[in-house]
Amino acid sequence: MSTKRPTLEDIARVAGVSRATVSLVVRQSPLVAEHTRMMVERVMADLDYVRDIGAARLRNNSSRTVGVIVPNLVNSFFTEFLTGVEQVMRAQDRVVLLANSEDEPQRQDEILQRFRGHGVDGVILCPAAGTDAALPARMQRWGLPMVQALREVGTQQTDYAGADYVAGVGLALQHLSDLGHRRIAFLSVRAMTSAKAERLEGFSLGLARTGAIDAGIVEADLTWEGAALAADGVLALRSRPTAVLCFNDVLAAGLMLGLRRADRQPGRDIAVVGLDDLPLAELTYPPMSSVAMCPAAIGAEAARLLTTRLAEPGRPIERFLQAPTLMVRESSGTKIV
Amino acid sequence: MSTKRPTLEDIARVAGVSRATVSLVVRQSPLVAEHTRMMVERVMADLDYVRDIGAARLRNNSSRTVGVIVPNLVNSFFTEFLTGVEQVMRAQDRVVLLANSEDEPQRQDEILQRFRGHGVDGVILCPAAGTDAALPARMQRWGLPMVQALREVGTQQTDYAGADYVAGVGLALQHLSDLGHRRIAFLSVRAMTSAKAERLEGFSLGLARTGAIDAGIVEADLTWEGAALAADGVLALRSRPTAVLCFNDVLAAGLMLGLRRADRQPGRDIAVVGLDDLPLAELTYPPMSSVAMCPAAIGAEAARLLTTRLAEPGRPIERFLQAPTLMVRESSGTKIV
DNA sequence: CTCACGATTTAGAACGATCTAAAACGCAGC
DNA sequence: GCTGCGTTTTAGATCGTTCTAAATCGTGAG
Repeated sequence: MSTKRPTLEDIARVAGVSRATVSLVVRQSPLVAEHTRMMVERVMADLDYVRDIGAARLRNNSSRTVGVIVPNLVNSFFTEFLTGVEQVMRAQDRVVLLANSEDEPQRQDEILQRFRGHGVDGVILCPAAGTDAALPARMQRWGLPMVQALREVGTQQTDYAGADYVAGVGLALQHLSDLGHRRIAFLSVRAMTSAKAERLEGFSLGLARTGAIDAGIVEADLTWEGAALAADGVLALRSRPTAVLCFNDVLAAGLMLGLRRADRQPGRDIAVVGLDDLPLAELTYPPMSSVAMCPAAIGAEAARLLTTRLAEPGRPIERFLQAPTLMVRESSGTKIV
Repeated sequence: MSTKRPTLEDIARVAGVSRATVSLVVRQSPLVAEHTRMMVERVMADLDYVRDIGAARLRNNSSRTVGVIVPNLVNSFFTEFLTGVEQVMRAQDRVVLLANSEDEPQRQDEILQRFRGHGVDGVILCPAAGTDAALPARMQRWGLPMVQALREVGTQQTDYAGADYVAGVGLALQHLSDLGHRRIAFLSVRAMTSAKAERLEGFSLGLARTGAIDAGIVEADLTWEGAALAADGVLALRSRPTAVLCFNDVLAAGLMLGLRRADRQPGRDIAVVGLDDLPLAELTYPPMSSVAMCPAAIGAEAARLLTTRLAEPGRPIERFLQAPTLMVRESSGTKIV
């Protein structure tokens, strides 16, 4: 049925040159004479030649394929990140193998093996919560270059692209402090990741700097439903927080919903600030104050880090931290007098 | 640096058998004797053997790789769809090549060529707006199996998995009609796709069935900002609609925001109903009535259609339409008396 | 002891590209 | 015409797997 697609051999036969010459044309080598190149290119166009990258990789070990592993495809933070990665990779004529670890280290391991089998040139990994800190070392033994993104395991053994959450949380706390809040709670998540550690670090640093008081840390499931349920926990805090900083926008949105269900108006009765500034932040009620982290830019940078590492394996390890921007809307309310 | 990974040859040497035997073990052939199989498997485990799927594909023409092209990675409808695809593919030991056409047919063509070069077994395509209707025929000439999803070009030439938007719009109109609305507007998008055509068809069918009146069709950009801006257009309609049905939840959310900016309270002054029932529908204010389409289930079904077609190329074309479910929340308001 | 037969195993060619090393070509200088 | 040299082209090996066809093994029948 499907006529097999032409190979270098076919092109060579029709063009009356050798396979090797056609190969040189395909790879845009300067070695071929101008007129042969044009002639061969015409034949390739005529026969609708498509280079078999798998076969090429077998010989020269470059598949122009990179694997990307994210823990989640629902949170638009990760999908925007992915957009950035995909865009840069496409511009570099590379293709993205996507997989979702669902935040399970075991699944992540399976995926890595599969990627290895597919001969990816490198991996961009947002490590699942609970990932073994030895993973980067293991991948190095495999000879599989990796860039970590958004989260990190091991002690800076790989390139890394992420958001500066320490600074981001600082911005948010400064904002709340400026508005007059003294007792600030943190709505966190249960799963431990470097992303959580950074936020907690930012929280205590920020409190120290602004002189505000840690009004308690409440943990929720990483879904808006979980956060809505956690609203009661927040309201029950002995310390009676006047403001809540949330792990991310999804939790913040859920919390606001929970607060309204408990008859508190976010932004009036209690201030809420999110992190990430997802598109959804403008659609909540009231519109959410949040700290923008530009996940797409982080994804693009992660992609760039990986491709430069592939080009230059020996270069020193590099880190990229996206600077945060505070977006003030209504959920943080107005100045307390 | 990176010790090259072991090949069949290496395993064979250590295990004291031939390359061919090891290959049979890898492929779980019943031809090998139990004790050799166990012995070889131990050696493979010891040496950390990973099968090179690219090399395998070169010989047997099955890469266990499928390409997925979506027009967008921001709208969570597509990312949930993607989740469904990825899950089923992973369960079948396949890997997903992801690309984003950004709804541009030209980019989509480039991506298809790239996928072809990578030797994908098949493609799940959500065709970009403006895709040539001849694309399915062209891909058939290439011998590249494809399943269309969520949108469709050509006249039912390929398997298809999508949502039953005709019925979905019908449910929404019935709901609005039950609430007493007679003048209903439709907030649509500019880009023409089969998805839009279906909704429009459902709109006129539904109006006919319920006896409600087409209060006008307003077109917006497919972003919540676009929809917010379109709120004025909706309010300016001569027909003074009492309800607006929206192309999807993103538009509905944006519209509600725009309406509130114009001092109309969705669900009280004017009813709003979305389509898709994204997670965001519960987070808007007021919570949005919408028609659930289960994109993840559609993605899973698309994946299944593709893998069964790969297994059985000759089978008749199949279509899957996900049945919609109405989710009543507050944006559609209560009965008009 | 030989033969036939099913169960295992294997040698060697293939897949479609790239690489290496060498061949062929063109041309100027003697 | 021959030599030398730079430019193009090429033959043939190679990457890691699977396929084909044939070889080998073990065993029970004759």
